[in-house]
Amino acid sequence: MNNNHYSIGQLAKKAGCKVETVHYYEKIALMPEPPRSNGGHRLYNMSHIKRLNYIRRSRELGFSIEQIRNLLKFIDEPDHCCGEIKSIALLQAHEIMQKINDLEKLKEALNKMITACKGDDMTIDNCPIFDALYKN
Amino acid sequence: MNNNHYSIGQLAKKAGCKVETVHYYEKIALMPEPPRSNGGHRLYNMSHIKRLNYIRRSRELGFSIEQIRNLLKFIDEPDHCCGEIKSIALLQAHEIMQKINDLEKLKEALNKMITACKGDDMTIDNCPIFDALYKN
DNA sequence: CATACAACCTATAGTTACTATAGGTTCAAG
DNA sequence: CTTGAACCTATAGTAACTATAGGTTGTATG
Repeated sequence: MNNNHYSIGQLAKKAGCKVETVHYYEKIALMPEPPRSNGGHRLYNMSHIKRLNYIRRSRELGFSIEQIRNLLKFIDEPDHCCGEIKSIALLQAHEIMQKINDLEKLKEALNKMITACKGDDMTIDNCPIFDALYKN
Repeated sequence: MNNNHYSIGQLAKKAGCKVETVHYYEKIALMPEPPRSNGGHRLYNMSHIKRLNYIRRSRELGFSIEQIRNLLKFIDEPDHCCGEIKSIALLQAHEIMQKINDLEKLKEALNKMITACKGDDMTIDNCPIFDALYKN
């Protein structure tokens, strides 16, 4: 934590992720290669911390790495308008709703089977769940 | 389709999956190694079709491969009672509800940001979405 | 019966987003 | 100066397939 630079461990802790994750983000070029100490240790500064937090927050909202590559343009390039970022967020909201709908259907299908099954039979010969999965 | 045996392609088609998926299921021992033709092609019968359908239906309900390994015991071993399969299904229903809850939270967080953002600014300096992800 | 070509065979690598391991080096405290 | 935590690189593993390459078999047609 010496005068405005941070080790990879400190960076990771501040962003709430693991050191290995930072290595990984560097390898896939989400994070830049930072300067190094004489011994070869990575030296980060405040802008790296902000960038990693941005990435992690976006991941927590379910954005994929490729979506985040696009989201990083808003940091790395000037001349982006607000509408662009909104449309990425809208797309993501859509995908999440889709997933929720799919899961709701699964839940209903499962619950239908579960309520049909008393679960007190000594064999599976009359089990409605097994029947639904296996029969025919 | 000659007298009660099926090629891997026919099997896959009947179960609605790809040939490669069947190969994969054989490699991880969800599907057995079937008899072969003189030339080495796999020869399946009706019981293989039922088994693969069971696997695929379970996958469609979101069961993991490891869960399916347990579900296959109900085919492969006698002496299982109905309650066992019900408890596996209940566990799965629980996991799905968990996922739905998590996604609902993401959806709300995203929607909050999206509604706060008018999306008509020429820069991202005042974009509420960008702010939420990047600032601080 | 010969040939063409679709369908099959094996083995291996790629996908997503990390996580874990091994084996070695550097940094900071005492 | 020594110790041990934290760092370094490179590689393999996770889940559940999918895709590719390069070769062989099965079958329909001439």
